Amino acid sequence: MGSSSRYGPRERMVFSAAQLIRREGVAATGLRQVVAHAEAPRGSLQHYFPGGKEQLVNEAVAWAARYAARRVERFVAAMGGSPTPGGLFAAMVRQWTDELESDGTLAGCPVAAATVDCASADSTRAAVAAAFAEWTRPLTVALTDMGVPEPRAPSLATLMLSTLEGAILISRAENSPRALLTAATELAPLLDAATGTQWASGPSRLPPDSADQ
Amino acid sequence: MGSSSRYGPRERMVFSAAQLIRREGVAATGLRQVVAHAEAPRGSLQHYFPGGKEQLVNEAVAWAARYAARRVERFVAAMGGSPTPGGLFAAMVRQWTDELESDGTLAGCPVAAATVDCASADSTRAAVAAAFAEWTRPLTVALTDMGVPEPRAPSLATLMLSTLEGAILISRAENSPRALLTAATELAPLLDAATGTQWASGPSRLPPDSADQ
DNA sequence: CGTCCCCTATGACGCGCGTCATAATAGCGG
DNA sequence: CCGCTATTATGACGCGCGTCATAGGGGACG
Repeated sequence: MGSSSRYGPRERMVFSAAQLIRREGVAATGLRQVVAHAEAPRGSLQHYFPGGKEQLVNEAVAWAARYAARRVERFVAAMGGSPTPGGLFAAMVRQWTDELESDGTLAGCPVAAATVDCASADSTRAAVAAAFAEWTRPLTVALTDMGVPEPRAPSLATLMLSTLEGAILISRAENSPRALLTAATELAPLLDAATGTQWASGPSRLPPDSADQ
Repeated sequence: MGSSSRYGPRERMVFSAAQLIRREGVAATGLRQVVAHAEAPRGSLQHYFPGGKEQLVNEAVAWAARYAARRVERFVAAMGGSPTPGGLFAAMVRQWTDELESDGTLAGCPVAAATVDCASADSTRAAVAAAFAEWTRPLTVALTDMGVPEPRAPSLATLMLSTLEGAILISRAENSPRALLTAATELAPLLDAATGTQWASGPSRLPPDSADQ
């Protein structure tokens, strides 16, 4: 489509790899399949990714990390006036529940897929670790800006990521937003309670009616 | 281990499948490899698992779920005197940090691996969903027994599982217990705060007007 | 002793994979 | 127009996979 004009074959292949990996896993994603999905010439694989599949996977993971990090920054920017940690987490969760609702199914996170399928490949494991670090960075910054004390912010960022990844997994298995919604509902108070003394307790403006079960 | 005398080939294959799957993923685990690891006769595969690899994977997932559920019950029983939700979660986390410390590496959860690799196979997705349900059940019971109000217990159980699964993933990627320890540290207070006292207005839903795109 | 039936053995089949070798083509500065 | 490099085309190779077909053993029981 239009993407083939804006982006070169190389980028399209990385993008397609990430998409296919998150749907089917790394091992189940063939290189020929990536080429087809990207509408890229097969010869370009060898040319742009002399490191073979491993290189392509690593770059797909890195791409996903950049995407996720930017997404976090955009969430924060879009929250405007009075951003809260719980609100940020809810926005992150909503990205996934929205996908489930519109697509009828939930594809996973490519970083998680690479972790599960390639944990024994050192280079990919390193790429995945770097991805989580890159994803955590803007989260930590955002939490700090929202008033979370310095030593606590990185921990909460990691907690947010852990809970999100796990909830994605469970929601995917159940083909239901339940786990994601529950995660957001239950974690938000804790996150908001960690901000400075100002608006410590009391999600005042949030609508009622819990989402679980 | 003298497992080959205590258990029959069938059980050994299911057990081995779970072990290999959690290390390498479903797709990367070959049936011949399972047979070798289980020291089982190859012909038994066809005989005991006429449904092929899919059946074996599903049974491995079910086996893992039973194991995890029993483990939770044992944790609760072993906590004796004054069990707390945070303590239970810490015990669950410790199971994984211990493995990382003793083995030097962290294999994943077979249920998570099956989710990532087989989400498009309906029967396996169902098996995985059932696994999470079976895992959640004793957790919910334990939380209720510890004084978590009825409506909240299932939600917290799901939150615990989500956070645990995600933290396993990140710890595996980083080859470090950091994420697991952080999850335990940060989540325990929230879990313990839920005993006895009911939240005044109940947990709140996702905020309106969020920040996506 | 024969005869089931459960279990096991073994080899082949077809497929798709990742990778490589080898060219053909295109675009562009000289 | 000439080369040179970047890019693409194409086909083959070997491998391991999941699956199947077919047959061999080996107790239990009549």
